[in-house]
Amino acid sequence: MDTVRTRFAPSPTGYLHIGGLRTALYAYLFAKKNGGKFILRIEDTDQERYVDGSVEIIYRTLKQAGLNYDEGPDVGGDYGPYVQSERKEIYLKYAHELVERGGAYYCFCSKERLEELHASGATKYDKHCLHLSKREVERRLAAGEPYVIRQNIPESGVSTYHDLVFGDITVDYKDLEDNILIKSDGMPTYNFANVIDDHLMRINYVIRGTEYLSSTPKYNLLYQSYGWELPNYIHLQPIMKDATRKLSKRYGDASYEDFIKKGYLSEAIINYIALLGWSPKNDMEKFSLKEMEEMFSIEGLSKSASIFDETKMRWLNSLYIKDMTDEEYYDYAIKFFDQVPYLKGYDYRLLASLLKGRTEVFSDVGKLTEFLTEFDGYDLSAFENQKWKTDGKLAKEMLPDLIRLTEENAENNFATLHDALVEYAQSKGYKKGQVLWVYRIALTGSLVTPGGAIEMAQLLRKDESVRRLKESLNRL
RNA sequence: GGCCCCAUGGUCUAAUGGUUAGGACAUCACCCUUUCACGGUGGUAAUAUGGGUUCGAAUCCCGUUGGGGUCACCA
Repeated sequence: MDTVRTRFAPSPTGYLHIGGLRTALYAYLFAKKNGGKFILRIEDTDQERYVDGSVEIIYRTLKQAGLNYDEGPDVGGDYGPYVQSERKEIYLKYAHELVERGGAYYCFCSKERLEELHASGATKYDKHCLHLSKREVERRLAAGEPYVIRQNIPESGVSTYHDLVFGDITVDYKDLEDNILIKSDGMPTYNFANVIDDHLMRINYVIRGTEYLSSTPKYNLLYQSYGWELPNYIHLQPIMKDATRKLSKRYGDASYEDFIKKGYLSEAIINYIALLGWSPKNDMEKFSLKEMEEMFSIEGLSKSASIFDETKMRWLNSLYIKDMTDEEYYDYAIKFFDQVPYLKGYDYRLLASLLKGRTEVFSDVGKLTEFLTEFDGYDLSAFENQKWKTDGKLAKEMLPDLIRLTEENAENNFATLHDALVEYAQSKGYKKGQVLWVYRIALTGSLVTPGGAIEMAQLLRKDESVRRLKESLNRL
């Protein structure tokens, strides 16, 4: 069997969205699983939609995600160039050959004629120029008339091909149109370029979205006209934003880079999107790219679209964060700490150790530490706790002592403070939890904090702790 | 609208003619805990619908409904 060759062929029209990345992932995994090659090709035949810098985003994202391609514009390969705009002459040559073979024809119809045709109720091009005599075509070509080249689709008959996930797909030729293969600017359309390139680049497994499911017979016709072997097809259902809308950048849905900025780990994103439309034979849900390369199989691909669920990706991300060492967490968290202004001056190491087990997504560090900046005027009902039977009155009673104990014990060693508080509780007949609840609330003003009372005192340090306790007492 | 495709809990999915319809996220309850979280245990929750075929259907066939895709000098 020939070596498996798959490709990812995005057009540089902006950010690489999650759906595109998943297509790339599957193409990569299928190639790796089968010891094959994964190729990157840039489909930039539409200069109108070209967005500056998007090619670099594609390179960067793929590499960052670990989807290293064996051949591509920036890494080379034996079948280049890998950018379609640099292959113009190749397409022209094949297009002219196709005309000779009867698979395509020159068309001189004006935009106006096409519009009239459409307005008259025609659903597709009427093959008008197919019937031009050879002499007439040559004359108009020689006269320099603008033209396009259209594919010549049979007027009747059906075409069936086999898709590896959907099975046999049958389409009637009468439902297909004589699409333009070469535009009047000499550039090919997708309909032509993808076939020429896939063949020339020896792509034998075409992995792409289902938007091509019913137009694939047209491409097969092209392969057949040249006498080329058909590739295997694997079509993928889209990732949805909700039941009726596709996930897309147009609706402001997050791209890979946006998720990275929000504090998702690359591994978690890849892991999660792998699960959207594919499942392994066992019930595993967390796996590395390497593991996926082993487990991937087209049998696990889903025939239905799946809705993107950020909540589940958060969960997966939290798993990856828990797997980090303290050092890795610290290194990664620093830049997110830096984004939260009021965190300046706090002990990042301590913050990191406190936050590590509570971070689902790194941008959470802001929310998790809000009590550091929102202390003033907090709701005093926070002192009320049913389990510990505490309230403002009890707090008022305890606080003078708690302040004193803090002043005496919080100098360097916070373990002494803990012991002192416990001892205090015993001597006064309070429960340990009561003292610590009151202490933590008086200190932070928050029901939820990333650690217990002593840890919060340690984070705030002695002076600030005392200041806060005093203010709480004042307000009570 | 024509054509193509799809249909299991709120979400991602497993089960390819015989299972008490399994797992995960979310959710709820309880346990653990100096808060929250983590972790642990348990619960609620699904075969869109109507007909067939079969001893037996989530699974095969047909209709209906719902959804997606496509019908460009975009990919």
